[in-house]
Amino acid sequence: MHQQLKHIAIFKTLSDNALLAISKYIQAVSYHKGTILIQADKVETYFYVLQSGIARAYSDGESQQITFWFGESGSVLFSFNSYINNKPGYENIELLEDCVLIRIKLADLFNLYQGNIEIANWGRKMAEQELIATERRLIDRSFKGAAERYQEFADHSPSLLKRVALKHIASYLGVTQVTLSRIRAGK
Amino acid sequence: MHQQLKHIAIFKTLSDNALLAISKYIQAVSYHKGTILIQADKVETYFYVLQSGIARAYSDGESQQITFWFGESGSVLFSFNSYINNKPGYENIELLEDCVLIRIKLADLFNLYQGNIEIANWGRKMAEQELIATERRLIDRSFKGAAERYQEFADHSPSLLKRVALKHIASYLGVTQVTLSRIRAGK
DNA sequence: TTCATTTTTTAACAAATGTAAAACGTGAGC
DNA sequence: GCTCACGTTTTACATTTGTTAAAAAATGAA
Repeated sequence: MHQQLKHIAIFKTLSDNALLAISKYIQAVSYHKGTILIQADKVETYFYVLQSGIARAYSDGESQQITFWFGESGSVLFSFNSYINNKPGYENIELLEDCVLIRIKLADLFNLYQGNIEIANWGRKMAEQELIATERRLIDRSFKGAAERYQEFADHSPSLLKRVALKHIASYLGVTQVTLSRIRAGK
Repeated sequence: MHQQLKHIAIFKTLSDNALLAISKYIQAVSYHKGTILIQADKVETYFYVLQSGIARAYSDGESQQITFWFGESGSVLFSFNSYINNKPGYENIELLEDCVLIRIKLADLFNLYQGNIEIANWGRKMAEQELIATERRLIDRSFKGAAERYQEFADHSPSLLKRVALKHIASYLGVTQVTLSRIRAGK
């Protein structure tokens, strides 16, 4: 398992020593398309890294579902509120294709954070990267029109555009499916 | 300085030992209202904690400024992209009142992260808290209408509502000042 | 105070987006 | 093939929000 981890992008910056420490707690798992891997309102006890397949995170509203995140191979995948506050989350994570993942128990990961400074800083940088990406999306919602956001999504994530239902992409971009259709038709 | 840090909310979880390590690198500074503390397109070398006063972070667009963050007493204040990627940022931070702050050089903070596991985990949690707050705002933009976002802002941050110009609050909420006026008039 | 500047509100109109319903396309299973 | 279920597009209309300009109100300095 140690050798496998070396080839996963998110672990590339870690030393052999840190990888060895992590690898003791890692499991590989696979699930079918349609699986709800993480359920809102439950405390999720695992932290996942997606190896193959794609996934989405969404929240349920009164009349709609809002997709606010997509994961591809290499993405980390966890319940924010379980991970950060040890409380039930607000997001569901659904696998949009058959997926292979590796996982680690949150309790084990937290122990590693407390005992290994290299892993603690790795976890810090991971949160920081997610933070800067999320803030950029928030700012883009104000600066850019829906058509521009769609174009950038298409340019930046052509693979997701092909594999994900447009209704999910519409809510990810913050518009209705009708508006997305209009944008795509060029009107 | 060590005794002072114990009374700052963000440092409350740290041990005496960690506070002592940090306090060696801390300076107190104060600036007048209107100061642009952090400028976009420059690599910022300090990390700040706001002690009194308020501040806003904004990005410049072609025709508008977008305010995407407010800081009050106790908030941490830094250039995301300088802090995370050591590159020039996309945000300016303006002090909206006379402010007292403490600051630490990023280089010193990073050294503390590498040498003290308690501080490394403190930095991790800080990034995680900012992340979850930012993601919530992003999701709220899809779920909630502008009127509801305004009401929640007013309920949650009555102090900011009184002290900050409405034009800044409008862009923080993702609407124009005209729309915010309409919301406030109840139309 | 008074004057000048800035902020906020209001108005009229234009543009973008939402809602609801129907039409169309596609793929799975019978 | 046919039918059903689902996703996507289109249409017509309603609603929200933006734009521009101007007026009103608030603020701050002399």
